[in-house]
Amino acid sequence: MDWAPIEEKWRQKWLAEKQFESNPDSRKKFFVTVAYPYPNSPQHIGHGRTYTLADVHARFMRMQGYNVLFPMGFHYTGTPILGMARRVQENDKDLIEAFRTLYKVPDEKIREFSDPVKIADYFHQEIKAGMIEMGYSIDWRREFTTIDPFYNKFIEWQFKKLKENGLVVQGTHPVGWCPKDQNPVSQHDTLGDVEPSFTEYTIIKFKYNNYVLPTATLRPETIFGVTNIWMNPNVNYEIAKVDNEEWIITSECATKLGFLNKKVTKTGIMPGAQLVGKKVKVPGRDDEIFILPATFVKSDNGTGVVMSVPAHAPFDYQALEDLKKETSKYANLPSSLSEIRPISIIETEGYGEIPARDVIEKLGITSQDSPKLEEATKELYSKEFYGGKLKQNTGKFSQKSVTVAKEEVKRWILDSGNADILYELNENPVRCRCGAECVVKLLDNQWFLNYSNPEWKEKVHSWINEMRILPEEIRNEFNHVVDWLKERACARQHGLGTKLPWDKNWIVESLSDSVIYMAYYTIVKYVKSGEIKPEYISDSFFDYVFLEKGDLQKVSSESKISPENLESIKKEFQYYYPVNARHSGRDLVPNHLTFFIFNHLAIFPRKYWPEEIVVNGSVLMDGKKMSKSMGNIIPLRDAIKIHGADSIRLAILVSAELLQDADFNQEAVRGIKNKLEGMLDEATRYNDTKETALAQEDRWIYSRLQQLIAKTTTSIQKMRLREALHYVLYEFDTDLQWYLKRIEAKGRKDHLGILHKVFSARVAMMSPFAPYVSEELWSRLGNQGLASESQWPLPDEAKIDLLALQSESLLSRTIEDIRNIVKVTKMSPKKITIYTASTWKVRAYQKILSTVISGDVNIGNIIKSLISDKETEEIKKDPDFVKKTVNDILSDPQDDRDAKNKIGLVDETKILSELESLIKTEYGIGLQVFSESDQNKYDPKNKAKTARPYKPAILIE
RNA sequence: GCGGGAGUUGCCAAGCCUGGUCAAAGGCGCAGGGCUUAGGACCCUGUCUUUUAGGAGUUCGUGGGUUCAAAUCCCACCUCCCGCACCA
Repeated sequence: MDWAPIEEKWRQKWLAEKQFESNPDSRKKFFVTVAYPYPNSPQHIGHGRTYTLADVHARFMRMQGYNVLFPMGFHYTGTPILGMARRVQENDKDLIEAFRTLYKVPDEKIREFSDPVKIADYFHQEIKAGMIEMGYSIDWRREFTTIDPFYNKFIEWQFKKLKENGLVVQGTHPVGWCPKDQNPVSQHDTLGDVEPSFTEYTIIKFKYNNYVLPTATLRPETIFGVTNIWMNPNVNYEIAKVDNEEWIITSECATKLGFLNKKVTKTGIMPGAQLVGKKVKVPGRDDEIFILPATFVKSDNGTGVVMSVPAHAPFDYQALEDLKKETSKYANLPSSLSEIRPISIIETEGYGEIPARDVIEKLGITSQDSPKLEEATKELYSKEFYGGKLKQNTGKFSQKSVTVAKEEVKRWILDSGNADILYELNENPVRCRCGAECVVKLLDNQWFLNYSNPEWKEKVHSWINEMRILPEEIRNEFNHVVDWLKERACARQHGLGTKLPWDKNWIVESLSDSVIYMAYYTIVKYVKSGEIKPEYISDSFFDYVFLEKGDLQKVSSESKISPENLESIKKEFQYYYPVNARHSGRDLVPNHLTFFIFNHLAIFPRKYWPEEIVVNGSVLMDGKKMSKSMGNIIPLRDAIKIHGADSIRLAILVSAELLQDADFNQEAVRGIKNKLEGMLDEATRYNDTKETALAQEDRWIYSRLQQLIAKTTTSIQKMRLREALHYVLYEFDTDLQWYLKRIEAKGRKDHLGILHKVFSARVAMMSPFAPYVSEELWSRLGNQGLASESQWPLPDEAKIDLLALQSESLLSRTIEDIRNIVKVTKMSPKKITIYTASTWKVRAYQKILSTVISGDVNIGNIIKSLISDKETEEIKKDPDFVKKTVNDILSDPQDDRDAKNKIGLVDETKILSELESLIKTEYGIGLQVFSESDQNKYDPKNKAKTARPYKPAILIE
């Protein structure tokens, strides 16, 4: 079936009605937003999830009578698009091929892609078209991009506010860096998508004459166990002036230091071999140690100078042992070499005096070139770090745990001026996409948002605990994010975006210019309509509109907006703010969503803080993660062409609850499509005829409908959309089937009006989920207006007929029992007789029921109280009845128990006579119903006595 | 390592907060039947084991515990997934 014409038809209708365009009016408002997309590729099915959830939310609230605003913008800010443009300039074959085949971008467009804005513009329109096709009920008059002049003004205002509040700070920060691009690199900027992670090393300065021999170490606390220095005799070291000291280091190290803001000037060469046998002074310790040769020292790692702690470092221990055995290999070795002993400074459970030796022996290592030394080092490091304690010979650090001492010793040497910090990439080499080898650079004068600020954190914590967060499980995660959040760089030197107002060399970073823009949606339409002219806008405008600060006349003349217009702009903001619900994928919890809260709290007064966050999981494709390499990314617009928008919406929503990953698979979509087609057929069968007197089954289906409406409404309110869909789409089918079975058995023809009502309510409830097909169904049913504009069905308590509900359930359960018996006995029934329980049992049942409802399930107690009552003393004859009845009651849902208690005594014999038509249809035979207490009953097998209330005895012959 | 989450009957996936509705929804798959020229469409029935009377038995990662009663509460363990920053 071709959905496109149907979708197009209703899309035009919606457009004509302008029903998604929201303006302030007297109704209550509902402002729902989603994180806007970054237009560097077309969107795929996975992107559709969050938007679809938000759209359902918007459509639901609209039907509930709210004035709903659901806007959309486009986030141009950022570096990836810039990187893509550069690769196009460089004629990158892979990327251009991806544009052509994967994204199906026309060639003439690709040629324009050397301009990053063209890339963003292209995918912007692509994504927008997809959103419209998906039926999202967005107010497109409020669309914008983050490089629009007015948006720039807005972000400038935001940053000045943050700065005024002391939340923007300046500092120095190490980053992965491409020396060629002069820009920080992150994972997606590198070849092979390697994360350019790095580790901080402590440099400890040993003195040799006037030279500094800097050793880089991860374990500064082991300074107390140093016995010698290692240098590679085969390496030519550089003598370099580093700031005001003469350092001896490898040339690689000199380069690295340059990026760490050291002034490095190379002044000479010093062969490693020449230093062997010389003595150096140990900082903080009043003695000297030898420089010894070791080939395991690599010139590209650290400084090329290594401090040796043989007691705790397996490499050092092994190298020392090796050297003692081959003294003849090197010249200038000190004669006292053989007297050098490891100095043990850490005690750790499970290791002896010299832990390094223990590990080496355990792993059977015999040479410093053994690859197992890495493993040995790792093991010992971890054991000592988590379990080790410093010994007496470490002075004031004695008895401290290694975890603590490491930091304290580092601090102590740094403070004495004998240490420094070096950053080293964990994986070497990391290459930028441009091909250059990356380094670690210390960026100074970098701007940060101070998310460490304790008062700010505290405020955010308390709001997180107050606001609505769905699903509830994720609330903890937010609180933890707030805890570990530190200063965050908020500006970078390249990319699209807004310049930092007080330092035009910097551009506001993309996760910082996207935190309060929801406020911008409320007023942006006035730029398009011409009331706001960005060039006249300054901070006073935003102060006035958002914070109600300043003088109307003054702001009006400054901004060249008439006072009346300015007032209505302000009113519009005040009408829509705060955000009532923000939807997003869970990947944004540790960044965007948390920043969103932080920044709102920093800038806006409490009444404008966001009320609710709804977080959803991602989408899998046939159970697998979507990825380019797997080739299982389906562009959303392609999918719409194949399956139709509604089927995709339903498939994504019905497969998983909020936080779970939703699996999009072909079978599920096919099933949904069939279902929808079936409904389209069905809709033409019913018409809105007059209602005749209602039979029991009619009252029953109406009761079930009220329950369905109530359940569905509650589920949507909790954003349990999967559950809601489930009720509307599937669970109610079971009821309809039963109803039709009853109608058919009775040969009725007057039920179409009833089904019309039921079906119409169902279609209305489907409308937020599957808007197109719902409109089509709505019109085929002959209903007036649009489904999406109809009122959300209200459950009518008065239409819930408890007796009808219990009666029908008794019928279906009895039929079920009969089927069971037939199945087990494999007989073909000739005659069926049913016996209902005698009066004393019914009375006993009522008593037991109310006892159980009151919470007492003790069989003994119940029997005692029943016996003591004349009405039920017959229980003595059948004590087993109590146990069985209690079980019957316990296996009823709570609601049914209450209902049965409420309706009291029922005439089962009368109810069960309704079975006759059903039995006739199913087995083609007759049915007799007797009461157990009927003297003249037909009961050849003596079955009647097993009857219980709501559990009649059955005889099949 | 730190933090978050998950393990359910062939697959996917509800249930767990608030214990009895749970042999455990639903979808998919599979089997039988109906409809049909035919069908990948639709409808009905079944789908842990067992049972010639609607019953019984054993199951919800593993092992304990609490309780009249545990998929659900508590403890320990095993396994898996995700995030950890200058990046949208």
